[in-house]
Amino acid sequence: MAKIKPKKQATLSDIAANVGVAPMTVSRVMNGNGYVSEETREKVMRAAKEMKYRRNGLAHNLKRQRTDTIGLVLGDISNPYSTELANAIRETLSARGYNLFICISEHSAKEDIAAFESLVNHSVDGLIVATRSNKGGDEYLKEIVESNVPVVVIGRDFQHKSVDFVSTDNLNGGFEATRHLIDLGHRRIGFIGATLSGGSSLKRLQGYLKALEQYKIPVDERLITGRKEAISEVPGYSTEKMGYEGMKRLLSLPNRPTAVFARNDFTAIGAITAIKEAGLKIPEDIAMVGFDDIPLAVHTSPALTTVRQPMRLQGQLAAEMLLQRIEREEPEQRRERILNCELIIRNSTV
Amino acid sequence: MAKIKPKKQATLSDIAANVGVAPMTVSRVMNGNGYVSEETREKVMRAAKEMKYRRNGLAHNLKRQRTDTIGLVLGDISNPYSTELANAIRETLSARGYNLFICISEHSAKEDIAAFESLVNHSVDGLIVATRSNKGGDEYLKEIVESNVPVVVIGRDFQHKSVDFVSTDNLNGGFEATRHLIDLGHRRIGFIGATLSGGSSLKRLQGYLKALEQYKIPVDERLITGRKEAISEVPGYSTEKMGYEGMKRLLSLPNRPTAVFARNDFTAIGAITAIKEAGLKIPEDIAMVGFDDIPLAVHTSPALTTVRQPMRLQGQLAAEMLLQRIEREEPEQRRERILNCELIIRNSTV
DNA sequence: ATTTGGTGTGTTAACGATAACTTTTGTAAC
DNA sequence: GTTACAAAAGTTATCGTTAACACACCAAAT
Repeated sequence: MAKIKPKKQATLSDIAANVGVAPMTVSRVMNGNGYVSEETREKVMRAAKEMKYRRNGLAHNLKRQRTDTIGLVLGDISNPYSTELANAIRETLSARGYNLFICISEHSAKEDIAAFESLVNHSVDGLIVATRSNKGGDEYLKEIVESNVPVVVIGRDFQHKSVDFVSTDNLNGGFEATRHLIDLGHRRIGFIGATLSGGSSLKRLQGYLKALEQYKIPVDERLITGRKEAISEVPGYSTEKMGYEGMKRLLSLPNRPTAVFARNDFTAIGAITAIKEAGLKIPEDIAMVGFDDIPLAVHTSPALTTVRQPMRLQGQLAAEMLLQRIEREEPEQRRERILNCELIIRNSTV
Repeated sequence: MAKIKPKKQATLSDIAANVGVAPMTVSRVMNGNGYVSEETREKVMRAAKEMKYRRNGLAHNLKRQRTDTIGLVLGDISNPYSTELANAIRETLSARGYNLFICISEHSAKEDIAAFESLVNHSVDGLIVATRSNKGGDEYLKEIVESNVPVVVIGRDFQHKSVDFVSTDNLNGGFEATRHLIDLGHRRIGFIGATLSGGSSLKRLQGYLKALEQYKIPVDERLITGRKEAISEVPGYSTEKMGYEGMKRLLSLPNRPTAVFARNDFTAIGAITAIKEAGLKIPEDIAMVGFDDIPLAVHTSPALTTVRQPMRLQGQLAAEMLLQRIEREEPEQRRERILNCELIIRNSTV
């Protein structure tokens, strides 16, 4: 046996030279295809083990023209929503023989682009995007799509003829949540966490507005709190803090709301803290509805009324749609799947 | 201009053929180095844009012999601990020009191996591992390390001369948490969430035992709940559920504990739910201490006394140590960094 | 004795990009 | 008019792997 190279990875040729065969023969041994005599196989195996051989995936994938890898770009991974999504996607892909690489982008265009770029640079076979929409990121994503990388988006705006779309019915969820409060007799209903981005929270706000309109309750702008900045500048955010601060503002109003719908459960939890700090009772003084039904919603006190969205199902569908795009020949039409969500009534409203 | 190819990615050669120059010239234009006339540059740029050219990262990285990408393998991403870690790592790497790919492995050897393999196959420049230790996974990890991939582990067992190690002082944290309860006069103190894996929770249990010993309090096995299965079979777990069920068991004891130390905050939150369900008061009937100081710890009712560990710092250090290994020539000794943690006293104990 | 066909192995060329080298062209200096 | 040298290209070889083909060799079948 020749000396083992000091630092570098051993290659097929290294082993071939060592054993005294052609690199192709080593390749055959490693991949277990083609004819190789038992004697040669053993010699090669031994040398490979000794030299700590490990196939170079870049070269392998370059030759194969595929990587069996999917990229997922997530925004806020602190949110159990993202977590469940990621797990469902991973499980679905894993069952079909694909790996999943996750990149985080805390909602800035720059980070979105960096994430897209690094995944595409590694030649992922497809991309699932679940960040909030923003101008720069979307432009870059469009380029990627048009250079023929299969893409599916989850719960965010992105109109493109060859990009599939999975989401929950945030509009109707927001509507149901608000209607629930109206049915309970509330007329001054606040909304916490409005943003201008074209994502799910906008839809939830629209559902809120729709419910008010349908029940002829005038909209009071002061009851709607949130962030008004331009989409592209939105930094990493803490929705819990947003809920806390939003609620503070609502509580300081001369005529404070008797009920509040928060854009998501974290926001609601922050709001609950503010309400308790003010010495008020939930739901007697202020009723509270969240969105998502994160695992902790049942543990807050009082347990949180919220809108449950099928997180796992969204991930699963997105993964399946992406694989279909990857594995099918025919270019398809854009597909949209908008899933129903469900109002879960707990003690924060009744 | 020639016709645009129907589905495939355009390559340098495609553009070269289209414009009527050599591939190398196109490469020069794309990378902005070497001499290219303004005229040619423009023609090439135009063609590239039209053909939606995108550099093949596999080929590029194969040639470069590096990817500027680091892989992170996480266990439970539902835990804010992992989240913070990931964010800190990403920020540190990003500042140094590296990308981060995250793989999830819900604590099974099979998934660990799959994650390691897919990252190494993509030739990441280094690997940060923050999963729980398990036999199969560790063996595979050893192979990877010995084939010269730089690796750093966080908060988990893995002894290897060329693998750096970052963790918090879980032993002392467990000790302090328990001592706090002892100082408050408690003598029957439960522990929820023991596991046999060589990770952080074992150390926390040891800290608990050490405190009992030091204060001459006899250990009552019945007060220690957890999972006894073999390490390699541990499935995806819900620590919250573990806390709930563990607490139920403790409550059913003839002589129930007056205080409980939970392996982490999620477990503590589950335990709190069980305590409340039993109609008992915290901390009057049962005092509760958690570990991690997740953002929600301050929002539980009562707010949770817990041991804060510097999550961001751990991530940052791990990333820096890894980059040093990658960028330095000299092979170094194994380095260990064990960070202090801090007891945060809130209302669940006093 | 020759065909057939499986077995074992080597050779070549590609995957896409690019470093290093070579060639050609233009043009300013002597 | 020749030299000199920068500018603008082209050519070759390589990163590590592998598909496709070529070529031995040997046993069984004709």
